[in-house]
Formats: sequence, structure tokens, C-alpha cells
Amino acid sequence: MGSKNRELAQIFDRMADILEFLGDNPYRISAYRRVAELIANLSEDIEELYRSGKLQKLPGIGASTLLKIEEFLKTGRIKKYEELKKKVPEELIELMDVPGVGPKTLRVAYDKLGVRTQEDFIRVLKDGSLARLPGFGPKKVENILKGIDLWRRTKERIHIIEAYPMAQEVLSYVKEAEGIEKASVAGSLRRFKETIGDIDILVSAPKSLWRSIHEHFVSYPEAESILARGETKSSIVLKNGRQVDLRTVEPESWGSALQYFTGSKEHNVRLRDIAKEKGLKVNEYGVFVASTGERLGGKEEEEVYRLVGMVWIPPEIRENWGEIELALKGEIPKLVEPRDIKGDFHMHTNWSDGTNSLEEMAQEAHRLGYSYIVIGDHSQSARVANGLTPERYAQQWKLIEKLNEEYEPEGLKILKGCEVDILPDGSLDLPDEVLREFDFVVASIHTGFNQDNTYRILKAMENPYVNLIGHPTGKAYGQREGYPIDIERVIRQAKETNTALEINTPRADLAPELVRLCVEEGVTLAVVTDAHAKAHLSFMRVGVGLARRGWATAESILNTRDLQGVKEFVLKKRKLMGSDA
DNA sequence: GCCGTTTTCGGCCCGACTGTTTTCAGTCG
Repeated sequence: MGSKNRELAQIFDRMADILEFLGDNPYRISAYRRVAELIANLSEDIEELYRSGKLQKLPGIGASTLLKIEEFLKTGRIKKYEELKKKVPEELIELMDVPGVGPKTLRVAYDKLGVRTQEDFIRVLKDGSLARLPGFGPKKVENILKGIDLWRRTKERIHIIEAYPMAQEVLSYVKEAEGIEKASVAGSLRRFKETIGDIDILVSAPKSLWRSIHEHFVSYPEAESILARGETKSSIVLKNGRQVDLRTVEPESWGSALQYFTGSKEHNVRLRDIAKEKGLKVNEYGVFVASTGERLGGKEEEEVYRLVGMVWIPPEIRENWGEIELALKGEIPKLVEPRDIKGDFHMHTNWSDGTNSLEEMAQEAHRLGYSYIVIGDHSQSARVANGLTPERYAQQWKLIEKLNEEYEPEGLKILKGCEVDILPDGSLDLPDEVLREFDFVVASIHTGFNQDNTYRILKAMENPYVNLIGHPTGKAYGQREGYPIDIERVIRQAKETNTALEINTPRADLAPELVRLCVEEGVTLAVVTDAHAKAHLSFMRVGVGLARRGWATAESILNTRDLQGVKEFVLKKRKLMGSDA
């Protein structure tokens, strides 16, 4: 929310980088980092928080930080940051993101070799002058050069939708090694964060087999290079530039290690705080009595949480957004599960801009065991997407009816649907006489982003035949920020009109913070894959992860209802909005 | 720079890996 949040988070991170280069107090530096992280993860606008006086109550925001934020909000700048920037070239600070390069390395290059630019730095790496300095050598320099190459290729985090299948493949390869008891992804992937930096994999096995497991791992055919190969930890870089880390632990530490490496950092810090208050110590090896060092357990995650007085917390909500307090009271909500999902409400076929035929999409949905799918091809005004006219929809319905003769006895119902464009004036791209003939209607904004989008969506929701608002904020991962919209009004009206809002998996729209708001407000949500090919239907697992990140329970998710339940949802709105059918 | 139901001062996570060392420093998570 709010570009000021992002900008401020970046400033605090940069200040920490510069202070690190300058050799400042490490605890001050980590305090800055925590502030940056906290601001980056806020779901509310920082200006709002400041005005309401809630900001200073947040843990980690002290007097000094508050003054800086206040200064930024009032003047658009922070004097301390301006001063720090003068002390060191900005492009040098950027190099701290290069794996293998830290503040000390840069400082030495700066002091001893007069390095002031990225070009300078690469030059002293290549001409051997850095390698000749004490503490440096040819290998270190070679690693830094590799690091720069990797950094250039993967500056951006990747969407979980890409990372998830990648991780599953590495995981199943790792599992082929001998002697593995348990194996899982960890880190932000296990938490289903929308974007992923690198892939973490954790394995438990008897210690005697660790070396051979790591040898197997670094021989992964898709690996391009090996960053580290040890007894407990190895790292490889895949041909696509993604880093994968493998860690091995003793079976008795499995739970503690999985908990530890799943994070988030904020969640773990809070967990350890509470453990400390109870005289316990939690680390990746187990739960211990702080005073005596006696080991109490750690074989399973449940045990780790139980020993510090909590119920188990699902990975997706481990962000220190209040889950720990609820877990202490045993009140963690039961989140929607992948197996609860009975269908998908938004997919395209080659009738519009999909690549597979209607038959192929139905076949794949049947293979996935769905009870229903909504075919939601684009409407006529979406010309680049080969949108359908009412006549072509009528033809498509005939095909759907024919396919249903085959699939209904098999337990899959193909529902007639569309993704109708919300036009710039808020009207819909198809007349009501046509809309009422669909079983399920998705309405989305695709054009005219500079219009009054709030009004357009509110108006679309008033239509009795519109059941779901597609990608409500317009966010498109890696392409668009989202159009300006008053999403809170949209959420209120969704509740009032019995219209569902979409969790569009490839776009991660709604974002988890907004999902959580919807869940609190009692708005119905639909997890959709927006599949443009049959393979995309498998995005659903990630979509459920995103829903869970927003604390969604089965009750809040339309896909958990059976076909009858979906029909009732549609009918309820038609009655509510005064339609005769 | 933040924090406090033992503290307004004195802590704040620390272990693993690598490369450079011959016992350790820097980086990372």
C-alpha cells in the first residue's frame, strides 16, 4: 500500500547499507533493517498510521525513527540520509547486494584501491589488484565475479508461480538420495510468499549419509554452478540463475530446523522472545531449557510450538501479524486446504486468448477431480484477446452442453461463463439479456485505467448477473502496479451485493493483506487460476497458498462449496438485486 | 537505534561455509 511505504523502506535499508560500509554500530544497523522490513510489510498506508498515532506504538519504531519518518512525510526527505549519501558513492553501495560482497570488501577496495564506481570494482577484480591484497586471493575474486554475474541476472525476485514447480522438481530429485527420512521446501516458498528470492530445501537423515546427500544434490542436472558444498549446507545455481540451498539435519532436529528455516524472520524473533520469557531457548537444533541446556524436544514442528506454549501455526501466516498471540491462546483459525477446492471459476480457451481447446480444459479439470469449472472467455471489446460476441457465446454454449453430456455423469459440470469487460463508463460489454443466460459471470477491468475505477467496479457489482470481480486492484505481477481504486469501498459493496472477489493467482490480486480484510468483513472470495492453458490449472495450489496467507478459511472461499452451493450463491444475488431469474 | 514484570544502561542469535589463514575474517541466512 502506498508508494511512500515502499520509498521509506528503501531509504532505511539504504541507510543501513551505508552505515555498514562506514563500520557503524552493528546493532544500530540491524535496527534500521528491522524498520525497513517493518515498513515494507505494513498493510496500511504509513501516512495514515502516522496520523492516527499508531505508528509509534509499533515495536521497533523508536523516537529517532519516528522523527525521521515524520521528517520524510512533511518534507519528502531525510537529512540524515542525504548526509550519509554524500559519504559514499551510491553505485558502490548497490554492490552490497552481490553475493559474496559485503561492506568490508567494498571498504578495502575503496580505501586501498581507490574504487569509486562499479566499473572500478570490476576492473580491480579482473586486473588482479584486489586478489593481491592481504585476506584476498584468486578464488575469492573468482567467486565475486560469479556473484556479479548472478546478481545481474537475478536482481528481481520471481513469482511464486514460477518458483513453486521449480522447487518441486529439485525436491523430488533430492529425495532420490539414499537415507532421507524427511524432505521439504522451507523459506518463503513454504510460506507461499508472492515473490521468492531463492529456494530452500531441508532434509533429515542420519549424519553418516549427509555427505553423500550433498554430493547428490550438487550433481543436479539443472545446476549450472556450485556455490558451496558442505556437510550441512550446500548451494547451487540453476541454469535459469536461481539459487537453491540444501540443508541436512539430524532426524531428532527436523521440527526445529523446519520451523527455523521456514521463517519468517519476524515470526521467529517473536517466537524466540516468548521462549526466552519462559526460560527456554529455541534454535534450529531443538528447544532447550535456557539455564541448564537440557533438551526438551524438536523432532516435529508441532512439538516446538507446544513446548513454548502455542498451537502449531500454518507456515503461510508466520509473519508476526498477530498469529503468535492467537496461537498462545490456541485460537489459530482453520485455514482453507488444497483438498477443500472443488472447482475453478476463471479460465480461457482458444475461443478467446487461451491456447487449449474447451475439450482439453475440461479433460484436465476432470483429471484434477473438480466438480465444476467456469469457462470464462473474454467478451467482444477485448479485441486483442479475440473476445466473443453474443453469437459466438451462443455457439460455445452448444459445445458446453454437448461436453456436459459426457462429463456430468463423470462428476464434472462445465458452467457457461464469461469474463465480461467493465467498460470505461462502468457499463458492461454484454447486455443483461445475454448475461442472464450464463451460469456464472466474471467482470473485470482491462482498459481505461485512468477512469474512475472505483465507480466502475461498484456499478458492475450492482448488476444482478455479475458474480465475481476479476483481479480487483488491477495488479499484474511484474507488469503493472494496479490502477487507482478505493478497494475498501469495493470490499464493502461486495459484501452488500453478494458479489465475490477474485484471488487471481498469477497476478496475486487480491494480495494477502486484502484477502485478510475481506475475510474479516465476511466477503466471499474465489481462488482462480485465470488459466490460459491447461497446464495453468495447476496454479490452484499456489492460489490456495495465497488465500491462506490472507487467513482465509474454507467458509470464505467459494471454490469450497459444491455445485449446488455455487448455484445458490448465483441465485441469491439475482434475487437480492431484484432480477426475476 | 530499540527496549525494559529483574535493567533507563547494557544487551541485542549465532553457526556454517569459504578462502585465506595456521587460528581467523568476511559473508550469509
